[in-house]
Amino acid sequence: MTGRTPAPRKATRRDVARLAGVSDAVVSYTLNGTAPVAAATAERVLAAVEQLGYRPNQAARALRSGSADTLAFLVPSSSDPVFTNPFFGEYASTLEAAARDRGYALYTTATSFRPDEVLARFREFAARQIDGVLVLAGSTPLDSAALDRVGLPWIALNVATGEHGVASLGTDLRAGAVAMTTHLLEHGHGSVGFVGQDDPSEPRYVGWLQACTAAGVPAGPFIAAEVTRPGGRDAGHRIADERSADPTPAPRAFFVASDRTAVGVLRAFHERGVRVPEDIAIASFDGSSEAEYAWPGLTTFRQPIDEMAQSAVARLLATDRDHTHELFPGELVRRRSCGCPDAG
Amino acid sequence: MTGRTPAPRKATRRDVARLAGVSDAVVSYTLNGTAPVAAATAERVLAAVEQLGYRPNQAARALRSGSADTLAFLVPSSSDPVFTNPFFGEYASTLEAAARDRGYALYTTATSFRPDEVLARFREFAARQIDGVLVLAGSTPLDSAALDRVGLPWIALNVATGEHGVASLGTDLRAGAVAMTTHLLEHGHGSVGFVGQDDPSEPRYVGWLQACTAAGVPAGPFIAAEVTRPGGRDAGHRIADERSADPTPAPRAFFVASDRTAVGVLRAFHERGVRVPEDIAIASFDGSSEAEYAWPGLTTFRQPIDEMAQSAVARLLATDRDHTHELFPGELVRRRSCGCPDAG
DNA sequence: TTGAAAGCGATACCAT
DNA sequence: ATGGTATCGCTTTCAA
Repeated sequence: MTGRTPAPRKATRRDVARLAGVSDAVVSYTLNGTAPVAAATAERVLAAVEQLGYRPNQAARALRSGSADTLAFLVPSSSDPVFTNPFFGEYASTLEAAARDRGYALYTTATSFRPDEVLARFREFAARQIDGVLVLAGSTPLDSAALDRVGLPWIALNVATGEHGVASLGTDLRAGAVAMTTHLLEHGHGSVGFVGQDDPSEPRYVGWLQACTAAGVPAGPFIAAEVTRPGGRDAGHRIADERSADPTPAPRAFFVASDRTAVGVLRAFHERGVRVPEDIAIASFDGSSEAEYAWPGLTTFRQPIDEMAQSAVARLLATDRDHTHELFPGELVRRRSCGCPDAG
Repeated sequence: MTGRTPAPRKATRRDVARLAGVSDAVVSYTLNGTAPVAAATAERVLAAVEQLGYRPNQAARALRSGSADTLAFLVPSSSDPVFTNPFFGEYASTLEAAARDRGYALYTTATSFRPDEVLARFREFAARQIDGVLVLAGSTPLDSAALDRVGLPWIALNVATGEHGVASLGTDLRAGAVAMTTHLLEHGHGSVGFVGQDDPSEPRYVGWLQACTAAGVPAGPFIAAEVTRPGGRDAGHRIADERSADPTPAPRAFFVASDRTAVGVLRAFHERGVRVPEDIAIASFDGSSEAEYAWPGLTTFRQPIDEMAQSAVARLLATDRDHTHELFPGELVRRRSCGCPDAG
């Protein structure tokens, strides 16, 4: 009879106090440990709480204390065409655990990342006595000054390049790109191309270039692509078509900016009969489960989501908050797509 | 300077009232439309609100009214080994929009689906004046009686078979299984196997059997598998190994219980050199994006997530709540894995 | 160690 | 149309 029977009138602190034969304050003291309570009294209070099934009203508590003991996790709505984060679930689950350990609830809520909407959500959070916001950054930059003005502590996750005065963290994309490009070069390729965003200042682009230069090889073709599955597929088609126009195509290698993009590239290659890694070797970025179950398995750069999530909560809740950018190292995961023979 | 400068003391209704030269009540009337207000007065109030950047304190509002104007969306934590829902994001985003349209915020929060933990979360929601709970059901059954006792309206999403007296909804899995199995049979296969949970009462199992019986063909092999990517991979290996033990293997077809499972099956087939659909044809279930970018593209049964999410919010918030199970039809999506020649 | 009572900010009833 | 005020449930001085 879901919800059909109205719940019995909820017990309040007052009911507990009466039943235990003490004043309202003592109930508070007992439950929150804010003042010493005689053992016998405490016992009676606890018994009354138990008997009445009393749960403190969080709205009242929040009103009084100014804190809802709640953190908000703001993520890009999946209808945001530009960006959806494959780690979403993994982040949420670690953040939730970390928050809970510190006595906070975590509420996840999605939004388009239009600056005015993000700001509106921050205001809403403030009105709800939320204690801090974890922002899963998308591709859209945040108006940090405006957000700061709301007065809520916040920290940005998944950030590539720090901004002065804003607390943020993210994987060292540049170092990752160097690692992946270098790995492909070590397979003996004379050059390595890059499939990714058309932005020469993007860290993965930079890292790719650095690795090529360091190895003394020409930076193979750069293929501009939206960092999504369809974007990757489109890029893959372009690569495959150019290849088939070449009468004597040589083996090639590409570093692809994300697993999702690489899944699209792979799809395009399958459609065109390009073999991976024999004709074209691939390495990608993220270390999501899509990379594991793709065919062939994608060699990728695993982002340390758990560590980042832990740190995000810790930093958000720290009394002496720092407003710096924290960079995390990642880890190369070998699979078949790059040409590693034994790998999955 | 993120969060470094403490926000200016937040304006309260009282400040607004003073600035506008009216009483507290009039501010309330103006903002909520709960009583008629002279146009000129309203204008002054609104101006004061604007000037002070006033936002009603939601904790106070919730305390007073008993409602936080908030819905909770409870999802299985991704660490829950048994179940993670591929539609999670899509559900969340439609639910959020639907809730917002009706003036409610939606907070998503993950939990293991151990009965005591779900109950604890419900209690927490009640304590926070949450107005209703949307539960994304996992494989674990819910203790509906215990949840009802909390006194919060709730509805279960993603439910296969309704339970008496509980509000729920889900895709018609049986009908979907019939559609997919029949589709495979129409490709001329003499029999169709099933990869899925070892539970003869499960609707997809039932539908598969029904379709086979209706077509007068023997129900091909049943391969028990956990409905996950690794489970599918394992099942795929068993199928492939048995096939290679057969000196004259015939083409076969399998209906697979979910896209994720099918991705695992596909992976195993790739590893063993089994061609899809030439050697073995596949159709799966869900219609998630994994099915679209798999290779070959998976023919699948699309669940109408948007419609279900819309209905869930509407039913949860309806004044005359019904406690029935609502079944939604889905839709066959043709791709290459079943043998459809032209399809993606 | 315990109790009385003042608020936290908003709503709505009752007057005017 | 507008104002005064009790009230929601809890925390926290301050006194006893």
